[in-house]
Amino acid sequence: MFALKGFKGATTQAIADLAGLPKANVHYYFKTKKDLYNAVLEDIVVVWKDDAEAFDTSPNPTIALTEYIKSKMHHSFTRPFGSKVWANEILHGAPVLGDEKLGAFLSAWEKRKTLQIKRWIDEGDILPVDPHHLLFLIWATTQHYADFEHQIKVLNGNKSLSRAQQIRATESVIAIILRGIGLEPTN
Amino acid sequence: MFALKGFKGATTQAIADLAGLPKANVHYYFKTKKDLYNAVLEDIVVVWKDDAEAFDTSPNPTIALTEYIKSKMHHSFTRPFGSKVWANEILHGAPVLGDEKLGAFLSAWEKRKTLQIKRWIDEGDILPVDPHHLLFLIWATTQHYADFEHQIKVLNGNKSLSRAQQIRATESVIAIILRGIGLEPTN
DNA sequence: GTCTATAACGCGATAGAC
DNA sequence: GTCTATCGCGTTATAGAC
Repeated sequence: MFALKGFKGATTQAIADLAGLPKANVHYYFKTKKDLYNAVLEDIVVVWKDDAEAFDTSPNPTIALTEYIKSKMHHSFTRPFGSKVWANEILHGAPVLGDEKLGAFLSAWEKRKTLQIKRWIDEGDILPVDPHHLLFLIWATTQHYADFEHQIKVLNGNKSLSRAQQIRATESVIAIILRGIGLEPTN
Repeated sequence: MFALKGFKGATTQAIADLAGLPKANVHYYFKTKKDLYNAVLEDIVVVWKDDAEAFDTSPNPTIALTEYIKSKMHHSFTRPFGSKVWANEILHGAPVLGDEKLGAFLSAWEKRKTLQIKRWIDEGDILPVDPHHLLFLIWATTQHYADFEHQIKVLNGNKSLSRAQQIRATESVIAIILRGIGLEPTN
């Protein structure tokens, strides 16, 4: 409901209906609407941390980035709601999450990734690009398939992307980004 | 206010305060809150149509894409609110704009661009990428700097990107995307 | 734990004087 | 055109029986 309607737009009544409960029971489990929303945000952050795995475990940048983009795209198609709630929260300046929590989550996590990218650059594995902007481009593009799902659907003749189209999208994104930093996509 | 708070979250009182008017006057100029919101959306669409200019007027894909990305990035930095309102509207399934208006706006406009990209591919100017996904990647990345402005700011030590950083961002994005489709960025 | 009923309040929109 | 005052409704949250 938060993904569909935003924080204010998602009424506790609608949330309760969706859960098949009387409205009062929602307030029994979560004292306030904000508490519930915070719980949803926490949930998303947990899922996203896993996607970063590939970055630290893969032997070379081609595999690392291919796998990272693949899993981000996969989550965009299978769990678009989380991405949407996150996008909505950031769009409005993280009013509920707050800057400290947002900063704590992002900084540590981003630093590890930019360092890995710098290592690849120093070793001559990829072209010298600004690591931050490479990451932003990957996040933006992969999450676009979740956040702008509706726009993509409309452009696709009002049909959600088929499984085959999802694969093609993933391959297209991987190909452009890898070539963009001087790597050749595998197969 | 719509960019900051969403449709429901932006109260007419807050809008009126921002405009320095009593609330009733807002209703004098715009009968309903929805009417005002629609006017805002119309405004954004007009701005965006101009950015597409480069696509039809440039002599080759390198210039066309460089100029297109440049103007999209420029608008993301100078007018982030429009992009945010649009993102918010799409995120929630275009409830106010409606699917017909959204489709009408997007389809005609996207078709022209994909045809141009196909022409470049057919003439061997760029690598054979799926035109739709190339466009999505460009939109997603350039608009990310507007829509996720807050996240970028937090990652930048709570400072908005300086003019120099904006230029570096634009150059980085252009370099990755052009190389991604087999073009060499100029200078 | 689950539910009905309702309190308390903020919202969009309007009435009507100026 | 501009403003104050207010209506009517939908909202979050709670009280209290079961």
